[in-house]
Amino acid sequence: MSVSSVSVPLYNRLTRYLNYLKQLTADEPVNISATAIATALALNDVVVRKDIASVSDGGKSKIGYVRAELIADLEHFLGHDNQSDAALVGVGNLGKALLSYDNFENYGLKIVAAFDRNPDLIGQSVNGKAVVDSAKIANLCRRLNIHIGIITVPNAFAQEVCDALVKGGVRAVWNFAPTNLKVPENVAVKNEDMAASLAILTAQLADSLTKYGVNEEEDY
Amino acid sequence: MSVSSVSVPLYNRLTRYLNYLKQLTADEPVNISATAIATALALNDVVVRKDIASVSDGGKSKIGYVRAELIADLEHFLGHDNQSDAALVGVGNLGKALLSYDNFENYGLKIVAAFDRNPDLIGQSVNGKAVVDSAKIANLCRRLNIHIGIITVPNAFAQEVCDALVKGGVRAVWNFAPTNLKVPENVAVKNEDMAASLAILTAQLADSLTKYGVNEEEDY
DNA sequence: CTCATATCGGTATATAAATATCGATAACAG
DNA sequence: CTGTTATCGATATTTATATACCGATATGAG
Repeated sequence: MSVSSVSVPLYNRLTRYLNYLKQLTADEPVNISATAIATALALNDVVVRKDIASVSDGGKSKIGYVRAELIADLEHFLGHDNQSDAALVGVGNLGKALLSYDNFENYGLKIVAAFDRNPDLIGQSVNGKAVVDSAKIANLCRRLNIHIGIITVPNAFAQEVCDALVKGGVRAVWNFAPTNLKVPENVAVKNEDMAASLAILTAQLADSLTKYGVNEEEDY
Repeated sequence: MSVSSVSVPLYNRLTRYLNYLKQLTADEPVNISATAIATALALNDVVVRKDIASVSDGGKSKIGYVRAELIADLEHFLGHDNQSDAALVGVGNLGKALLSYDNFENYGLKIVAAFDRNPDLIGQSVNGKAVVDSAKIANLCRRLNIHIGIITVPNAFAQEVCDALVKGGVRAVWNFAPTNLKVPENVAVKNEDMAASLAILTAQLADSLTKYGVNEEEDY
């Protein structure tokens, strides 16, 4: 791993805290304790307190944290308040799904360019974003000063697409293809490994089935 | 975590080994060493050997592992050879993308049912799979003996969908909604936390930009 | 047939993460 | 104004993970 690796579970938990806090309605108390968050999310309270300590400095005894401040601190730490432009390559089903998911903007990511090499797609637009010929990746990324690339092309083309993005000045790649991308030292890669997730899930399933059995007595 | 948790990084690495091994062409040697895999994937060779030891028992000194056997063992461990049926709920963009991604079948997952509550979608079919009214989730899952559920609905509906799936006998949930699902002890949940991934990526990006600067001198 | 070398597999150490323990503080009740 | 309780934050312990080390084994060269 070239760029400094940050703890994945930590980010997962921080995101969960943020989701939980945001979902609380306005009539809830202004303050919230680490213990409350911990029990709500089925976590250890010390973990929560330690995690929060790394992003915020509020925290008063007996009271807890000010909810609004905590949300702001989490959002800041997670980069949600600092939007960056991104380019997506590969306007297949997954690509379209990501292009259509405007919610990413709440997480600090704005997809401003879409590329594909299929002539039938070039010129069309998905969710208001025009699809441009993949040949122009490097050029356009550089012109638009884009530093984040999202790869949703088939495996076989992932590396060449990645190279084009890097050539265009991209410094962080979100890779949905199950490939091992080779990048220069100053480029970060985050693999979205669906296959691994799936394997974990099915392993847990198998485990659960052997442990608890298949047929639950349910009044159904 | 109710169901026994398995090490996420381990699964990630195993998936990477498998991808790498599969991508090797037929004219490569029959055997491969842990060291070779390690260097190819930029990992420590001991990690690779240890990981492999937990899924396979081949391994001869001086030779390495038999490639075909290793692939088979990895696939077996990752459950790719043991297909399970799954139901997907929420035929939006992401849902459609997953439904259209036939490649999951290579990973041991076959989506056999799709649900949505939108009347315009019900009755239509996506990639050969008919969309059924969400009201029938529990019933149909039980009839088809489905044990895996995939949730791609908006946040607000995730919990009720999850409850319906569990009522239908689902024992493993792949959750794409950024919510904290409450499930019985015998049900496994794998959250696909895109927001967390994004946060990690942008953090790495920020890190890289401060460390290496924005403007690389490139002959472009 | 013997020696050098590549590689495996087990044991040992180092690092990082999760969990437990404890004192300090601040609100509230009496 | 004093005692009780909830909560934070710091330190310590346990656990898990990653890395390093070393002997055993099998191949191929001389």
